[in-house]
Amino acid sequence: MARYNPKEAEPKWQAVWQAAGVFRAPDAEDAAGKPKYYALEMFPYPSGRLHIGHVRNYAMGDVIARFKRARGFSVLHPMGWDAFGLAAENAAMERGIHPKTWTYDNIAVMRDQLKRLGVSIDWSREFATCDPAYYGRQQALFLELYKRGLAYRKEGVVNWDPVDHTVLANEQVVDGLGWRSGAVVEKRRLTQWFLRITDYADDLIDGLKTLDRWPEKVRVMQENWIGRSSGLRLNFAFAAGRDEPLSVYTTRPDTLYGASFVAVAPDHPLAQEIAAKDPAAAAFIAECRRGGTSEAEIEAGEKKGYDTGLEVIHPFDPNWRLPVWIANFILMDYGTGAIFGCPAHDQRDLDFARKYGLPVRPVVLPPDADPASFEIADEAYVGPGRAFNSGFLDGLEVAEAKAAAIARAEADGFGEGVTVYRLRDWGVSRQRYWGCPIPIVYCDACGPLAVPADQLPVALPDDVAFDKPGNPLERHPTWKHAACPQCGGKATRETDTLDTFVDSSWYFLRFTNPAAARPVDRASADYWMPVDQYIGGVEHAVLHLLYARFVTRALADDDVLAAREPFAGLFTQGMVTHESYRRQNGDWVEPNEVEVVQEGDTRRATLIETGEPVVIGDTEKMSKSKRNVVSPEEIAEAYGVDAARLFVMSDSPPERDVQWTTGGIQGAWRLGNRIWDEFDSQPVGAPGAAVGDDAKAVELIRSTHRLIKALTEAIEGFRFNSGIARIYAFLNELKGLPAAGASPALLAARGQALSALARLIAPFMPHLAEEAWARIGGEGLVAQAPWPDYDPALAADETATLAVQVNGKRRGEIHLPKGTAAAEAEKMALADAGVQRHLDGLSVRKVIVVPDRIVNIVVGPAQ
RNA sequence: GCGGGCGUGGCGGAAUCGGUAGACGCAACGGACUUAAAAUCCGUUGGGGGCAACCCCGUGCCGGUUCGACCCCGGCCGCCCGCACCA
Repeated sequence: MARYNPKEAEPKWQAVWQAAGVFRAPDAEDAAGKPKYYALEMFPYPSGRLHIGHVRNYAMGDVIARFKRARGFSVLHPMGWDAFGLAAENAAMERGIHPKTWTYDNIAVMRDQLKRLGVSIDWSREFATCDPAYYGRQQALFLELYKRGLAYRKEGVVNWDPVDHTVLANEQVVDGLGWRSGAVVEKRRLTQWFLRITDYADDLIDGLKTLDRWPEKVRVMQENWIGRSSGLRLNFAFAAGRDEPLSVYTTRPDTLYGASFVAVAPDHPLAQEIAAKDPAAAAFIAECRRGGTSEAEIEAGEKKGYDTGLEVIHPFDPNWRLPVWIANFILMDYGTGAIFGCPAHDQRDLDFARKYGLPVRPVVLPPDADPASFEIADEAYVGPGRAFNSGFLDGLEVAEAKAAAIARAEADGFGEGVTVYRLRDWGVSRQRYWGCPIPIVYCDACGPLAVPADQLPVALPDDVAFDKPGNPLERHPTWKHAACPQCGGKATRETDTLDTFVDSSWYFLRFTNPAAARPVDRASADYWMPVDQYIGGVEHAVLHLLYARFVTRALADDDVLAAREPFAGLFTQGMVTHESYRRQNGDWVEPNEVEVVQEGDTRRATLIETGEPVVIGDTEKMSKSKRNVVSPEEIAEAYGVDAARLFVMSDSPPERDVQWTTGGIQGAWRLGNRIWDEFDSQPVGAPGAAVGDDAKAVELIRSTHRLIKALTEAIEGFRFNSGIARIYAFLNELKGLPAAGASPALLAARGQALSALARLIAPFMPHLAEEAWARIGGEGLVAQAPWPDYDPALAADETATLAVQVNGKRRGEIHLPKGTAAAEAEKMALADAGVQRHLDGLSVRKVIVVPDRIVNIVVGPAQ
């Protein structure tokens, strides 16, 4: 018996697959009419090497792709590189390597690693976003959006990352820090390019309802991010001194009679104007700014305000005056940057009112409360109820009162019902070199102009220097000088490049026909889109996935393709984690330097070299700093890639984190060997041979059909771990069968079982599966073999095992043919010896029979 | 604070229609093979009691619905993730 040798088998079969072109997806025109399946994993950033997390991600996608191929779909499973980005420039600055060299070198390494994983990719469609052929088309798409007014330029306050020397989108600022650098983000005024994603706010929210194969969590996150609310925008006229009214936004117009002040954000133009003349106001605003975003959460939101001395008139009562404050808790970039405060029904307003002695006037009466005695203490009342103390609104429910207040505001001309979003337009300008140049030139005479189509791509120059921070394109001696496409005069190129999230917001469309002259070939996109199954990390729940949905919609509206949603199914897979270990002095040590032993219920670790005790730390995401990383190469070297692929999918549900353990990968390796042993050690009958009525053989056939059913359902339901468990169980069953001297019937059954088994393991362990398939003389490649069918009749059990309960406690079990009638089951159950013992001296009140499942005998004291 | 998810053996996890809780794997223990070890194979393994047949307890906690609840309902506790002064 020869042991399965992955080091020989893996390269061998990979070469065979490549030579046969088995993973080539057909062109759309050749495949038209055939059912298609587009399986896609989020393409990687070429950071240098593949990590175990990539292995899990691509192995999952590969299971789906191989499974669907076997099920007869024409499958598109492509791969590319999200290749622009800052790491390349940092490498250039730190090590003097050109970003292009660094990027393409990394791609070469990672491509090789991916190929060694045996992932069933159509490599003929590969591209990198830093290929001029790709980003040139992206420039064409950008100009299309520009022409339609969806890309525009505006001066505004932007998030500036002082470490990366670039602007960040709102989505890229996390807790006031840059998402990559972790630096405290500053506010700067700059002229920037924006994509008008807010035009699609409603559409993007409404579209979420159609995404029934997306995780609820991601849909909710996107909905919250877009943050739609409806309410009233209304104008407060000033009592004196100013002509222009103050515009505020509220979602609670029903509480207008509870207003006790009006407040504006420190950045509000009114506040700025006051500060110019009032040093105390200026000092207050400066204090608010110092607080800033980062400190806000530490301080847990203490309310501070400055009374401007101005007053506005209440819209429902000309004699009612409200003071105007500047308050630190008002945000300039939401609504109008100004509010009216109703302390009784808003907690922030209440805190503020209590601090500054402003009136608290309840105007919503909770159900069952007494209007004469209802008071607000430390907690604002935000629940349902009826308006009171509210003039014409009295007696109305909250929702009715809102509508009535809006109607009055509109009738009297001081306000209107509006919908407001948290979502801002997408700022896409980045002051970096290694990105897609924005294809615009600025002419002193003609203004900003699109670069003509025949001059695309606007290619990045190679001769750039990274000796100082900032954008090398800005400093380049010649690159930015261009002729004006309109007047031919001197013009200057835009030196900003596009946010790399633009690159990843349409790459899945390009895969459908990566050679097309136009950015997206309509027929190809219409055949393959939408992506049927997209797989990646949940960290992209809002950024990438929202941008991609927006861009797809924008292109669909421009008749570039039919699909409005890019990803029909989304799966967010968990991370690969590992225990971490620290020495007594606090230094992290690598897993392979540590020996862990189990002592009763506790585990202890020691450093192998010195025997010193080691502290077992948390199980967390693999990271270099914690030194809890295992490298895919070393694992593949020791166990083969099939074992590695199998393990990352076998130990936990795919959406959950999986904990990498030495024992676990060894278990996966053992499974491979046991499977091979079944194929290698014994003769098998031809799969077509008759099985007859040999009991063991029949039972094996039944088990095989049950296994096919279980695996089919497990893969379709993304329950890979459960599916793999069934393979283990099936193998245990095979092991239990007599090996030597088996009957011809059993040999025939084994032949059928192994033929199915080879095909069932193929998505998970494709190399071993080919070797096994060849061993039993399977036709062609298992990668091209059809998925086995199961016979539902055979997959179902012949006999049912029914538990028999007495008063809900299990007291015995009976075996009956499937479908045995309830009366018969009841008779059998009552006759069971174990059951009889528990009926002694009691009388049967009732018997519940669920056919093929359970019999429950309800008893009581003897009459 | 708001939203989403999750609590099952020593560990990862099964049980997705309300019907035998703990499949499968890991770890551990016992045994076979071996001069020995590794590898492999066989067996045991939720807790407690009993020589045994068996019995009792058990899915975070408290209560409810039901013949029957890990599953449904109400109320707590804990953990993870996302958003967070969004008017």
